[in-house]
Amino acid sequence: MSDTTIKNMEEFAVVSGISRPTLSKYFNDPESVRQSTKAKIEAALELHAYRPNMYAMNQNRRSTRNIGIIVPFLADPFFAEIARNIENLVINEGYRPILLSSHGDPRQEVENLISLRDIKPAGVLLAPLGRASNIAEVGELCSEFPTVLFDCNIESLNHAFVGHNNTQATDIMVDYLVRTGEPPIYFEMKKPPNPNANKRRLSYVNSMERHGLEPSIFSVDGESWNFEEIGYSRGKELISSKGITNGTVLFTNDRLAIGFLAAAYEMGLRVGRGNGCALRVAGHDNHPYSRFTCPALTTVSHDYDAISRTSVTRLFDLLENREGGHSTDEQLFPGKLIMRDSA
Amino acid sequence: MSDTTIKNMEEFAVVSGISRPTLSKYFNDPESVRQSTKAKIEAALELHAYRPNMYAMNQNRRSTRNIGIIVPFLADPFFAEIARNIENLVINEGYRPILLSSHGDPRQEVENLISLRDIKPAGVLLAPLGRASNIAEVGELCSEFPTVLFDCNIESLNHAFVGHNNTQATDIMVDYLVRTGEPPIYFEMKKPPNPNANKRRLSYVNSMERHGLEPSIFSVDGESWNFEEIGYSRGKELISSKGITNGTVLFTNDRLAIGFLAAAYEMGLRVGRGNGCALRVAGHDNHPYSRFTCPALTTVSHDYDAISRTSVTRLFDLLENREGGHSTDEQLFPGKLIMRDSA
DNA sequence: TTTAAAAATTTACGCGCGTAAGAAAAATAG
DNA sequence: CTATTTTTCTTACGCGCGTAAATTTTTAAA
Repeated sequence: MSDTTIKNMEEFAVVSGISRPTLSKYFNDPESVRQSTKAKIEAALELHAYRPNMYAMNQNRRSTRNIGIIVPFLADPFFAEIARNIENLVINEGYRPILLSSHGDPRQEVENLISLRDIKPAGVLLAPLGRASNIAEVGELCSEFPTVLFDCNIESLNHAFVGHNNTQATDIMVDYLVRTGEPPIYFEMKKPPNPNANKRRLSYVNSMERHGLEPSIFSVDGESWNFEEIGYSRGKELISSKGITNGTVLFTNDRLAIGFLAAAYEMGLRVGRGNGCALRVAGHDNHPYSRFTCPALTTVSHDYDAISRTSVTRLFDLLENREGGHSTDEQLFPGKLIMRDSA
Repeated sequence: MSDTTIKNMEEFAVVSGISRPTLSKYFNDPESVRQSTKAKIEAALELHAYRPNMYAMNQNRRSTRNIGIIVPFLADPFFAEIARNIENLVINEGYRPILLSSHGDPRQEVENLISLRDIKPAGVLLAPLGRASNIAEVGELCSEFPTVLFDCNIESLNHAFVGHNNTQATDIMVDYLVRTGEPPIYFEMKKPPNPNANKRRLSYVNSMERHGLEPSIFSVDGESWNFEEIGYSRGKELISSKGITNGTVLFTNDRLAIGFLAAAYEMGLRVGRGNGCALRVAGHDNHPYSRFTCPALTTVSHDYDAISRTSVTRLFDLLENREGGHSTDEQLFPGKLIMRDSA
């Protein structure tokens, strides 16, 4: 590392002996220049530590190398994990991920949608809030930038989507529960923030009817993203007032189930499928914490890896204009039953 | 919204009837122009939806309005919550937060430190990984940009820091545990990623000795950030091979305790302070999920609000004030005992 | 109303880099 | 070795906005 400070590409051109336009080409794509000049440039970089000014670069470029990533709720480890996967994949493609969280707030989501335009993203990966999303704003974003929706579709937009097969996943869970014990009643939020919940409820009903069983749904109040708290407090009510102390309860998602398990434990209700357990509990999502509940939570896992990988792949297909006609396809990956001790 | 598309500030100057330099001033600080012109500009904005090009803006500015935020592990809800708080505070100051996670990986942290320079942040809020951090790189960042460290200090840098008083917090927990039952043994990782753990161990030892009691420490292997997994698997060993089936266990942090509680439950060990409970368990951090463990986890809470608020305040003091002399102070906030059912 | 202060306008330059076009140089093919 | 292709160099302009200086207009003070 030399003592001279390189202020701009012009100066770096002098010390490296390479003309500025060629340097510009190199920084745009190191493979686009001859091997020998690439070597010369990189040798000079070792000595003089220079990085092109990002703002000047992106000002006049056809396309930046920024990828916007918006998730509905980053404090949910579920989304944190997905975001991490996607970030890594984006970096490996040589792009810069810009991660934004809507923190469960529709106004924040609109804010994110707007402020994303400032960075002129080459592409966007968007997991919408769902029911509370501003569909018009999301639609505008989709038409303005190459965008792939994931996790939660907005079907009226008929846009490229990659996600979890909620119907199939709920189905295998109901099948499993019916096959191995008491048929499940269904625990959900009356107004779930996420429309995936609707698919899951519908699938529960269909699946039960296919088994010739009567669906039974317990819909609780609560609109926030504090699912554990809702599962806990409404769960206590379910246990005490409704007297649910045996049978099987299937939850819309793991976080509700986690809250419920805390309630059940506190009320001395033994959950599980072993001897002396009256109540079985199952979730959905294979939440990172579902392994560590008491008892460990039986659930259905998303194919996290396929979903994040495919989302990124499809976005880069869009970017490179090889969208093979299936750009508005909805692409679903099947869930996988995760059997643990709770059901 | 008109049909004419405004491409740049020049065009917006024409349609708004305000000169471009004045517009520039307005977008830099809306309050810096006369009320009447502010009103005119905002009326024009209603009609013509224009936003200045971010890259052109930041290219020539003395300082951008970007604030870099780096956390060690965003998939940990603990950091996700703090990041959310800080993001909101930064936005309220009219700045743009850029959130980066090191994903528990020191190389990623260095990557973040480097790529942060690209955005020329006005200031940085950094929660280092800890033991694995590249001190030299962090130090360079600190000297290059106004920076406030939080959560985890790197003392050799002697830099502005805001965090949790681990010593005091551990102390009140040990006091409480000693006062109300069996004195605690201490469960920790042999090589904790975070140096706060060292402070906590030291405080445990001192506190025990002050009570005239023999400290007893159980140090387990494991270097990753999968604390729950470590608490679970090493916890099983602790219970079976060491025969810890009664007494009190104090954990370095809640996530280890969460894993341990799962192990205890699985092995039929009843945890709590009620009748028929042999083993008490306590954590540290007041992790968002500690309310929902079985039983609910007794722990020590950080003063989340004060820490995030003070971190941001001190950063903006640095930015505007030219530091009030106390720029290298270490500022600690006391922990608060959270009594729940586990101890 | 006169006068001083504050704010907006005009003019003009520069930031660091993208990018285009033609000339020159280097690598490859024949 | 010459002819052709590929790559680099030189030159030049523009992006959208920050910012400075001098001038004019507006507002507030006397």
